[in-house]
Formats: sequence, C-alpha cells, structure tokens
Amino acid sequence: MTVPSGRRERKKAATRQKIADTALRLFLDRGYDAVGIRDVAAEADVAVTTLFSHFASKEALVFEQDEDFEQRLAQAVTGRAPHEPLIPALRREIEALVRHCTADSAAPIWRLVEETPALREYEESMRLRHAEALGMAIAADLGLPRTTTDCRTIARFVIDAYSLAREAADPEAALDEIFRMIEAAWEVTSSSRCTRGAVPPDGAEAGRAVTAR
Amino acid sequence: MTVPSGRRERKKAATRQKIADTALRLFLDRGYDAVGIRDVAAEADVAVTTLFSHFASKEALVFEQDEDFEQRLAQAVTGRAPHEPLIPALRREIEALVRHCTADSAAPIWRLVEETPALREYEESMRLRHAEALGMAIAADLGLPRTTTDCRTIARFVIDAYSLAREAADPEAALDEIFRMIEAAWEVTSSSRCTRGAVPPDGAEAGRAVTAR
DNA sequence: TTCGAAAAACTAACCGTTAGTGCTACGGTC
DNA sequence: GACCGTAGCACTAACGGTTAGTTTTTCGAA
Repeated sequence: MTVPSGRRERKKAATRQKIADTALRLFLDRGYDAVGIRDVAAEADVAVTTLFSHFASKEALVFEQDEDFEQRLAQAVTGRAPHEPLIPALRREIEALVRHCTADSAAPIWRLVEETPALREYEESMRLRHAEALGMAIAADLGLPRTTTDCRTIARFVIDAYSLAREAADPEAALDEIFRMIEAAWEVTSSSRCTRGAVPPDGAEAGRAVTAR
Repeated sequence: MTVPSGRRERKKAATRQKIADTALRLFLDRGYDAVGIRDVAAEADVAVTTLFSHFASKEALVFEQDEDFEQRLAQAVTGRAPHEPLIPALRREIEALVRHCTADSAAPIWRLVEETPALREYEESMRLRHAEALGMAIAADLGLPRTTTDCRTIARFVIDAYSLAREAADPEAALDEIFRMIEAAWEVTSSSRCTRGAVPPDGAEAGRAVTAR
C-alpha cells in the first residue's frame, strides 16, 4: 500500500522505453510488417509477455508518445482564457498538433503510419475515442448535464479537421478552410441551443456562458 | 473470357451465402468472439481457405450485405434531380440508410456490432473509405478536376452524421440537427468557392452548376 | 534477514490468416 | 459427344499477434 518510491518504478519505465525505442527503430529500418513481435522482444532483450504487459498491441508501440492527445484537447477547452470562444481555442490546439506531426523530426513516423494499413486503422479508432472525449469536455464546458448530439458532432468535426489537415498538401490552408466550416456549423447549433433552452435544470452558474458562441 | 452463365456462378453464390448465413447465426447465438473461423467453416461445411476466398476477413462476414453503401451515396449525388441542391439529397439518402440500420429486423446485427470492438473498428475503417469515395463523387459533381479539401470535409461530415445518428436516442432528430450544421458549413465553403474561381481550367460546362449551393 | 508482492521469464498454446498443392466439376470448343 | 482449360474448393502446414498459466527474479518494507 506504500508508494513504491524509486528503483522499481525507474526500472519499469526504462524497460518500457527500451521496448518502444527498439520497436520504432526496427519498424523504421525494415518496415512495420517485416518486423515481428518476437523480433522486437528479442532485440529489446525481454520476453514477449513482458512486451505485452507494457503495450496492449503491436500498433500501440508506434503511438507510444501520443497518449496525451485527449488531455491536450480537453485542456484546450477547459483551460482557455475566460470569454475566449470555443472554436478558435480548439483551432489553435489542432494547429499545434498538426504542426507537431508534420514537423521534420516526426515525419518518418507518420510516413510509416500512412504506409501501413494496420496503423491507419488503429489511429482511426483512436480518433473516435478522442472525439468522444472531446465531446464530453465540450458538453461539460457548456454546463450541459450530458453529451448532446451537437457537442458530439462538433467534436467529430474538429477531429476530422486534424485528420484532413494532416493529409493535405498545405495543412495550414486546409485548417483555415475547415475551421471556417466548423465555425459556421457551430454558430447554427449554438444559437438554436439558446432557443431550445437547454440550460441545465439546476439553474444558472454551472459551466461557461452559453452565449459565448 | 466468356460470361460464365449458369451453374458455376449459382454454386459459388450459394456457397458464399451459406457461409454468411451460418456465420451470422453463430455470431448472434454465441457472440462474435466466442465463435472461431474454424467453427464457422465447419458448420457451413467448407474449408477454412474457401471461407477466406469469399470473405477477406472475419469481420467482413458480418458486413456482407452492406457492400452497396458507397454506390448508394455516389448515386445520391450524381443521380439526383436536376437543380436539386446537394446537401438535402445526401440527407435523404443518409436518412434512408439510418432507418435501414435501426429497423427491427436489422437491430440484432447492429447490437452485435456495437458490442464488439473489433467490428466497430472495422466499420470505422469502412466509413473512412466511404467518405473518401463520397468526396470524390462530390468533387466530380462540381466539375472539379480533383478532390479538394472542402469536398473531402463535407463528405466526412456527412458520414459522421450517419454514424452519430445511428447511435443517437432519436435518430431523426439527430439528423435534423446535424444536417443543419452541415448545411451551414457547406454554404460557407461553396460561396467562397465562387470567389476563389475554382472552376476547372477547361471552362464552363463540366459538371453541375457551382451556384446550385 | 525475511516476507509479500510486483515484474519479468518461460512454455505452450489459441486464433485469424496465408501459401502451397492437388483434385474435381463445370463451361466452352472442336 | 469427347476434350481441355480453369474456377472453385479441400487439405496441410505454417506464420504472426496475443494470452493463460506458472515459475523465477527483484525490490521494498518490516
């Protein structure tokens, strides 16, 4: 029950890191499909079962770093400046994420992902989880008691923006264009939210002002 | 090179159907994960390799019927009445598809899909393909020489509508709401398309009028 | 030092999927 | 009607990701 301070945690983290590094190196070297789990485990000098105790699947080895994606998006919603409208705040965060992916240092990894169907599929599945989480964050921010259709929808659109911009020839321009569309969609639904009177039943102060676009 | 008319084709189709039926029955009976490929093959009285010569994967057994999804969407775009605006036409088609899924007869299958992560993942991947195809159809309909970002974006949004509406408590209402948002997004991008002058370089007559919303 | 527990190892399998090979029945051709 | 090419299918055997079960090692705390 005590807090395991020290060596054990460090060793565990080191093992995890060694596995991830080895895997990425081999994947970039020989290609994702050409490298087996048993290869990675042998090269990292661990047992196969150990590898799977650190990573849920072979694909997860590649996306090791991007575990904070969800948190960053939620943070962009809940941690934005007071009275700052929602969509621009999300746009800024998405832009940063896209830039991070298209940066030269990360380029080989994303090329690997794009070339490998299994990895693409895995990432799509991740995106859906992210969209769901973002939808919840937006709903909470608006003070809604549950995730409504419009929150879920906008969340999907925002995640779509990330995905589409990454694949576009000019990511910045694509983001411009897509977020103009999202902005329009958001205005429609947020104005009708007022007339619908979807303010939570317990009254006034919960969440951010609904009128803040 | 002749058209193989007759028994051979019928036998092949019968084998395929028998496999699909058997698979669906077993899956609904015992659950997707509890039934192995070898079980399905044995019950359908075919070899495992035969099964895989008819279906690309275990998941494909479940989505056997919905192979015309892409075609239906493309048809909704290219085959709509002259001067009928794009988005409402798509809305009608999506509505029909959603109704088809939520109908009582298909309900057990979709419950199975929703309960099984592997099937959800597979369907997501299918949706992305559908979105890409729809984007191409839209671009072609507008007379654009290639699939632009806004076409791709609207296509994604439309597919999102399908996915979100199916999961919503009240699919009709959800479609209302989401398509209002899509309509707004489409107006923004289609009006700026005129000012951008994205008419194909070879001049006038290709495709439908850009001004038709 | 000793003990409990977490981490890692090892074995042995399960399951989806594929390659390789050969047989059989069907369809077109002479 | 006999012949031949081939499509459909069966069979074996394996590959690669993943997991269960069990045992050994390693660390932290008493």
